[in-house]
Amino acid sequence: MKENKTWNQHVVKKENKSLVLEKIMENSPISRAAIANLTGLNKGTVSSLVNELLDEHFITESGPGKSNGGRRPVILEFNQLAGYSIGIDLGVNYILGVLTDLKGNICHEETVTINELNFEEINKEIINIIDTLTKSAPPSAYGIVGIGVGVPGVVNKEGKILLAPNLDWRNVELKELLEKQFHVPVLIENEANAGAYGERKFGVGKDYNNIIYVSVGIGIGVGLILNGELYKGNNGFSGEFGHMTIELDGPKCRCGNVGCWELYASEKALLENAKRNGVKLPKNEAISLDSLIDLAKEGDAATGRLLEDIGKYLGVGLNNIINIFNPEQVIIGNRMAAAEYWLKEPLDNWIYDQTLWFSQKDLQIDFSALRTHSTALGVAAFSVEKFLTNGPNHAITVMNK
Amino acid sequence: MKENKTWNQHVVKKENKSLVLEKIMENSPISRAAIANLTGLNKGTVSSLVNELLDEHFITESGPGKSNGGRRPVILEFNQLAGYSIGIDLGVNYILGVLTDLKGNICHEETVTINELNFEEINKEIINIIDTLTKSAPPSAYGIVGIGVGVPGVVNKEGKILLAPNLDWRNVELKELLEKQFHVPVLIENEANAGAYGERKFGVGKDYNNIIYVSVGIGIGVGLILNGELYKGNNGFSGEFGHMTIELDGPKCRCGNVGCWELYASEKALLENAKRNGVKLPKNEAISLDSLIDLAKEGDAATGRLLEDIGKYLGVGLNNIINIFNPEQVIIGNRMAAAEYWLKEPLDNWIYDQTLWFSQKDLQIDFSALRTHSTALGVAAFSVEKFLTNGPNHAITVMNK
DNA sequence: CATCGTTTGTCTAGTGGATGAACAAAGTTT
DNA sequence: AAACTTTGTTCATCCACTAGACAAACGATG
Repeated sequence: MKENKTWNQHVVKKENKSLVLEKIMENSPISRAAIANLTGLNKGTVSSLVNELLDEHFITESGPGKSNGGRRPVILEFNQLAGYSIGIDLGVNYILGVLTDLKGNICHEETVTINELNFEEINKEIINIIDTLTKSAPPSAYGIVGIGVGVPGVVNKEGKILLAPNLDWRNVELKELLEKQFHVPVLIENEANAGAYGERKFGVGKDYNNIIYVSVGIGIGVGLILNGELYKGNNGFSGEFGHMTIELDGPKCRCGNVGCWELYASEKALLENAKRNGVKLPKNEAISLDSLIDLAKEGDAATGRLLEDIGKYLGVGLNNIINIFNPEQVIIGNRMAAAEYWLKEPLDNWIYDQTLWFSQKDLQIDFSALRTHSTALGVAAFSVEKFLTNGPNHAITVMNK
Repeated sequence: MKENKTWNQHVVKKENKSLVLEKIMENSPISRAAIANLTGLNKGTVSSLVNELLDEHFITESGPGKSNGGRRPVILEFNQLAGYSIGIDLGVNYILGVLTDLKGNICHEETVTINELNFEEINKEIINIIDTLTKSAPPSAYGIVGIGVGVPGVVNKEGKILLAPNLDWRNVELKELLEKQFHVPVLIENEANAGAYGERKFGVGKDYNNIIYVSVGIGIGVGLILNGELYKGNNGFSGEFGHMTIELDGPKCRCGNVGCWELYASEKALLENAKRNGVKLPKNEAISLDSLIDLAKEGDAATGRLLEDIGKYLGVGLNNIINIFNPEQVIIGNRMAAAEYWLKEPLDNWIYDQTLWFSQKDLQIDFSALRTHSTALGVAAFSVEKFLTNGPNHAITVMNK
């Protein structure tokens, strides 16, 4: 069965209403007249759509604005408090949960560090966090509009977690579990995809349409924004860049391949290199990303060089990606972004030396602005968008299909 | 300035008309009633749209069909002879030109081998070919609806050839030149992109929506079909996969990078390996792809092994691409596809051994069906599609913008 | 302060396209 | 021959957008 979008006036209205709401979100405070100008829609059309949006509590009137030589406009604002969204970032050794309003502002935040990778335990913790966040949400028109979860692994289009190697999970139906528990739409997404979306919406990626977001943690994941949209592969599990070969004669990887990027440029690689080099930490501290960064900060040159090596190898893989995608922007995110100071120069240098000239034109390389929050904010925003496009009057959407 | 698509009934009609035409193209012979069923549009709506399409000569009625228990349906067919399209494949040592009808059937074909890479000469040849093809087109309602040219290089979104290394061209405005000469819409596209489109439309890629087309000639180019659409990077020059690093300590490439894929798996690589190994051809024939394949066919094991090596290295690069994109299908095309017999096994083996299991699921690896014609057919089809969507009544499209 | 021009937002009549139902034409089945 | 089906057209109706009239609210000007 092919999807035939048959076009009729219902679709037109829904689409125009979305357009109006979008303009209000992007440009508020704004008047009806300004929206008409901006969209090209007729004043009357805008007026009627705006009134419907008011009835549905998606926007509010906030009194008269400044006159531009005539009658004073009525200012419209997006009602970001019409509902709340929950975003969960499921890391390998932590869970971060945020409650955001419809505009992505964080209202509450919960973090738990986890030791047991046991699914039962983690599931309990997740439910706990969601419970706490739900209770912390102020009363609103629509309540919790959705829950999003970012996981470090492969998720199919139906939201099933096929494989999360670092958690040792396979075929987990987290979505159904949470939906049964909380009775709101739940959405599961790969951690890197969510991070890419988060940075594009709220972080350094705001002004770009073709973004490569590289999530460098224990492993390496990549989220792709192509033509302004998140690209997922055939079955929803693209972005396994971590296992791209960058050295033909390299060591064997756990994945079966050889010379994988992840073996050279991830947090795991850094830790192993540090151990091999016999890095000594003060007070017998355990070797970790944070402790190594601290050591480098204190002036330990050898550790600095370890970090710089990571930067160079990041550049090697990035060079491939840039030549492939010719993106506008590359964002380095997740935990390793904290080492920006040591990574940036060797990374930039490698790319400057190796990348094709025409791919370097208009290429921006940035480090994450949201740091550890990109993923949680990203999945929360996913839920919001899903809610706003499908709408509370979901019946209509179904009817018109 | 952002593009605001404001939706009104004009758009609805245009979109529905396109939908109806599309269904006729895909499913002809077909009746009005069947279209209504297929699209979900009302019988009356279909009837009126079909009548307009008849007036515009895009379709024809071909008499009554077989009854299914009631009045006999009137059979509609796409009028593939309403106009003709010209596709030019500009290779490094040849020019291939085809004249196709609106359905992509080849009506005429012209090939010229070129020795001089001088732009003036090539330009003259191209104009000659187009002239010949134009004259060979039968009379029709719309005549030549467009000219497409596929070039082995980087083309920006405005159709300017920024760089064609193997032709030694830079910043060539071929599009304007041809448009002034022939007064029809001209469109310039990268050879690999066009090939990908050609294979998806007419070749082995018909049934897939996420395709990686690898054009292996003197260099390596790649065309990406993602979610059913051709993906081009930020400035329209993605797909420079040929310069993806697959060996960190590899030799230096002309592009400035090291260990580029192209140095291991292209036609050029094959020829150089053959020279280095001192391959001796009968009758002092010059070393070329064709002559090497002939030699291998005659049972020369050493030459066969050279070809198999190419297959393996193709696998190395493909492995990266597959892990990145998780495509449904990979197509090996262009001249090297002629060596399918020797390439297939080592290529398949490498991928079977190295690629992540979940990326191998539902992955199809094929060799081009159109062989040397993918690019020419692809660009010709581009022109047709542009013509059919913008329509002959281009004024309307402009009006509604 | 009165008048004029301007801006904002609402209202109404009109337009265009999709829809559903009625209907005629042309079949098949019983 | 009668009953039922399928096909394609016609027509009244619905619905969303548009244009333009209009009133309300405001600044500028004399």
